[in-house]
Amino acid sequence: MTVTLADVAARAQVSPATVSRVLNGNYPVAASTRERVLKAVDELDYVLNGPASALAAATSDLVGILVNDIADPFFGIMASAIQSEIGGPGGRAGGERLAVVCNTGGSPERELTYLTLLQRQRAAAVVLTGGAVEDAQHKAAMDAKVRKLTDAGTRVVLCGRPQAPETGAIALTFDNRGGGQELTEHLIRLGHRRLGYIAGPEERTTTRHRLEGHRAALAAHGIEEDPRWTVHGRYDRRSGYEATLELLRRDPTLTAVVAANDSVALGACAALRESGLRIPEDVSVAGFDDLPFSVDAVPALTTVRLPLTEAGARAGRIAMGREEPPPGGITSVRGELMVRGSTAGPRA
Amino acid sequence: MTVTLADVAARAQVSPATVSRVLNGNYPVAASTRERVLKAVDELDYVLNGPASALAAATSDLVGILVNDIADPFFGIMASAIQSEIGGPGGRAGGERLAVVCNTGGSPERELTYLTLLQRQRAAAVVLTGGAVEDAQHKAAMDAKVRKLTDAGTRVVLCGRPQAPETGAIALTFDNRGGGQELTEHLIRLGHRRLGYIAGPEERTTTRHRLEGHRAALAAHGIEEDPRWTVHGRYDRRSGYEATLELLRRDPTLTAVVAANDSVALGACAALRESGLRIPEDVSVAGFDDLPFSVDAVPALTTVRLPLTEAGARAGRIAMGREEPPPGGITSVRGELMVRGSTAGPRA
DNA sequence: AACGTGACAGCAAGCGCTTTCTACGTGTCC
DNA sequence: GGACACGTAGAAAGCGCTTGCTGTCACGTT
Repeated sequence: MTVTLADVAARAQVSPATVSRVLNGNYPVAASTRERVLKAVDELDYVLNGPASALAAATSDLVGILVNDIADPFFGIMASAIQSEIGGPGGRAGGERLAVVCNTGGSPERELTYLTLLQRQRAAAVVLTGGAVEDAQHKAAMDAKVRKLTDAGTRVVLCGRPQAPETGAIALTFDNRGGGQELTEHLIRLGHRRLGYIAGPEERTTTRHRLEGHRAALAAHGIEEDPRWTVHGRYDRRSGYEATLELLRRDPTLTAVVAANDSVALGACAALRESGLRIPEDVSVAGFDDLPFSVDAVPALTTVRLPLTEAGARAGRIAMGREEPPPGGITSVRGELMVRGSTAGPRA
Repeated sequence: MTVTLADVAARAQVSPATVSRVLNGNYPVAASTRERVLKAVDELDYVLNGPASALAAATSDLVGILVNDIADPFFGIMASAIQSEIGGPGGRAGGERLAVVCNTGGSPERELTYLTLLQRQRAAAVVLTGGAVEDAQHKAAMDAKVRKLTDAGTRVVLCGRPQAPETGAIALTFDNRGGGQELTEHLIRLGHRRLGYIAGPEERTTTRHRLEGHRAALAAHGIEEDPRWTVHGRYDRRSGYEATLELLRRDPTLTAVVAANDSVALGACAALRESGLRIPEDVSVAGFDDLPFSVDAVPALTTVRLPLTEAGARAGRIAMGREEPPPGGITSVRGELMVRGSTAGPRA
């Protein structure tokens, strides 16, 4: 039925061992023999049996990429960059690795299960993207799992996620706190004193860090924050829309709205506009991430650009062992404030 | 070193066969025995060896999803929907399948190589999304590969891709031609007679079908098309920006620009605005796909909504054998015209 | 002329699991 | 009370590949 190594061997008049060595190319094989084998492979249309090969060799060429939401370009861009370095077919790398992206949907259980699945497949490496969930129990479970993976020789790289010390993972984190602070400081310098903040889901590190940066900026300028100015939601446009209406209801005198990310900011803009407010004349709006569509918003969105592509590529290279991990196994990547039309001084 | 089935068996005082049966749950095992085994599994922290299991059972729980560009929400949304139905951890389905998305970057070679990799892993199913490349040679190679996969028992589903007859694949195609026609007809009804068209890459089916729909609408209304009115580019914002400037250079009297998709349309809007033209007063703009950000564009984008989530979910279910394939193995999914602020009658 | 030395090729032992077939009680029925 | 079925567990034969080790030549060396 299906063609096996033995079939190829028979046709090429060599032993299975030789065929295997030709295919893996890590053992001297005479040119003439190699040719004969390759010809047989071609004629028989032979396709290696991955599982069998992985079993015998005790390694696989699978590399897992975990993302929170594959429909969100934030993750898509990182995944794309990681994958381009992982190799995969046609990638920059040599070997043919199967880079697979797994969508956790932000669910802690799924995250864990995917890790187990990857462990089960004896993945060569795993890259975890995006913020982590801040639940002590889940964090412990994750750390243990990561520890197990690294112990088993799987390289684990975190991209945009805080370090899990003692787990053997390499971390490339984003300076969300610094970015958040810089962004809010920009608004304060423009003269804003009453700033609404639309945060992401409560329990995520990314959410907390960005919010902390925002608050640090307020504190640094002696602005006392009104609890009504902060609303939590999801990282999507819809959430930004609803949260903004809520914010407006709570305090119609706000002169600026800072959003957890660009999608949320877009939703905020829509809500403001529908409420008859002009941007930035009546209310300034700021986002985070600088996704491709942000520059096309009207007015263009002031935001913090995160080097997603660069960070992803680097994470990919580290995962493949083609770049030295940062000293200490952790490094923080800074964002860059992009001042655009959606922010201006408050109405007089 | 690593814990194996045999270790668990020893600890639970049963045979390896019994452990396997407990884990797979398709054979009667006494409750007390099962419990003992499960306890041992837990204590030993046993993780099944995927490759070994796949080898012995001659099947795997891998499901591949091929996308052209993972950073593009168009694909992200579909992938997300497919994955939610595939199961994956926490998905609606029961079994734990590893749904993996592979990014071809639109490259024919990569597409083929990924298919081989998936074949090598003995994937349970494969879903191909997005348009196909219209190169006779590549098409033949793809068809042959798909044929081989289906012959080997891998279910292959095409989502948003024209049917490859005789390959055994199930096809869910988008009615790009009809959508394109409807969109352009809307513009014509508004009174436009000089319409620019920014197409996608030449050799893609999606590009061709949308363009054909556009031309059909023009023809149906007796409008003779000027060859200068069509520019080809990529499916991204940058391309839309550049193509629009080119279009304006070629014929500054155009009153409408139809874009290959929403990202392109956004780029077009930016270019028009920078050229001092108002939307829709001076020039109307229309997109395709209705991605989430399109409604937030200013003015909101008139476009054709494609039911990406529904189609993806359906493709996923079919791939899992949980839904009957459409009769004849192919069905066309219609888009819905969304008329919004970016289109209006031409200036008088 | 005998012998070390590479360069290749083959043998065979697994890798860790699944699954068919067989074996062994019990409970049941006539 | 013996035959039979039923429910459950084990033995063992692979699944298709990799790789350590063992040949076997054809040379070059002394």
